[in-house]
Amino acid sequence: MPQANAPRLKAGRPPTTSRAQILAAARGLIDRNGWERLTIRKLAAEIGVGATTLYHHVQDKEDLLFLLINEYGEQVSHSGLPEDPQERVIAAAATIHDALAAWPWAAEVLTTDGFIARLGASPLGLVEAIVAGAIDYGCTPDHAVYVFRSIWYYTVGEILVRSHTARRGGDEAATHRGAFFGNIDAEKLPHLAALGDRWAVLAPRDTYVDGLRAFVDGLLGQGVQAKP
Amino acid sequence: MPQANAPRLKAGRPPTTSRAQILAAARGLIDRNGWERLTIRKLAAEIGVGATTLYHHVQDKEDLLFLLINEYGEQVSHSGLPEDPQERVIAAAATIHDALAAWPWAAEVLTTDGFIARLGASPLGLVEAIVAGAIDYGCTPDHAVYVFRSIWYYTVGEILVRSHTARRGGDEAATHRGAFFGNIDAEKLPHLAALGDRWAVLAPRDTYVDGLRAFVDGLLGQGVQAKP
DNA sequence: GTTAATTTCAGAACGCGTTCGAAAAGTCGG
DNA sequence: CCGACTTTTCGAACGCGTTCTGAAATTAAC
Repeated sequence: MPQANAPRLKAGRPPTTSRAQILAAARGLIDRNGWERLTIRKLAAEIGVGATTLYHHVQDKEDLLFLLINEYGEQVSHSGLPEDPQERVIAAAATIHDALAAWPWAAEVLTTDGFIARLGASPLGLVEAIVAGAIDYGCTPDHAVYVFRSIWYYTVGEILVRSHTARRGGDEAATHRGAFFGNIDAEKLPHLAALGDRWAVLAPRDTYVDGLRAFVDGLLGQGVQAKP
Repeated sequence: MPQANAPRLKAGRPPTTSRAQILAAARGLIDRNGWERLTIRKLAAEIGVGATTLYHHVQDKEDLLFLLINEYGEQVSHSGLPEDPQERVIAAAATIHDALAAWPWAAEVLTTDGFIARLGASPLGLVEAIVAGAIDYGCTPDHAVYVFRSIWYYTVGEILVRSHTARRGGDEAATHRGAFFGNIDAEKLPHLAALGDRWAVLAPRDTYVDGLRAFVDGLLGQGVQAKP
């Protein structure tokens, strides 16, 4: 697992495969078949190499996906955010929302293994903007972390639900309800039963932003440092 | 895949295995080894039966875990909630939080496949309470769904982070930061760099509840129906 | 009593991610 | 030129979830 730009110090068998080549081939396969269907063996076959070879250039399958998303995360712009701390937090979060919505499987990979463990591949400039906004607002560092985490859950959760719903076919609204709740006892759970297929209805982006604004508004003030 | 209490209409080879027996054995193995180490083959061996036999009593491995959690979800109490709609929503959400915190892997299974797809195994009485509270408050049905979803992300996200952090050893705080962000460029991301190991700090339950209160406060009012 | 239908059981096999150990293909010090 | 050393490659194998196919065991029908 050599560093990307490590200087060639010692010699060895010359590589026929490079990490960049692997990533490019993976991108191609994902674009064609979807990322669920990407397998290490097929990827190796695509390059024309043994499957185990890949493990010298990439740690894991997860690592492979991580690297792919990382490139995407670095491309997301984080310029032109408002000066006002609270507005900056909201705008940065909404930008993350839109970026993840544009590439839904990024959110799925980002949330594997504990929801924020893979955060390093997210658009870090925007994460920085949220934390910075919270601290400029007057939050303690610990609370700034908490503010970000809460926003992250709220944002990524919505994206995951959308991509999950999008992956299902169009007319399966009834299936949705069944998949969510199974057979609801209308006696015991009248409101859930009355909701019917509305459960599958996705909220528009504006609803997300409005909720975000209300959320941030309450959340920021909660952790402001006592001033002397 | 026969119904649990289906009347015996047609005959056939008498079963040596029952779904209840499978679930009980799975519970035992999970209690002993943790749910990550539960495999279909080991479970079948524990019962003393071929691996493929299990697939006649259970749809999937996911289905198996779903059934296990379902039993747990049904046991969680949802009585004694406050009358006031907003307070009811908050109390119900906090109860879900505590129930999931007490059995962290339940949250992990509940969030597989799109975050709310497995919602049917959650404590449905509490889900009902949240939706009912939102509607009593005056929200439209669609917004009540959105309110619940947002609370769900916020709550389960926190639980997932906790269980993920708990699974890691004690003194690996430094590892945490590395795992989260890799090598941070302190020039470009000064606030993230300054946070250092604080990222791994878990918020106390009170912080969650305070944030929840602020969240619900803003979220409920946003979707109130226009009154004639 | 025999046959048909039906249900459960299990061995073999598939593709998957991943690991192990050995072989291949170079550079380097002598 | 020649062995040490290093790095890359790859076939074989493991355990996994799952499917296929056929055998076993029972009741229902005649």
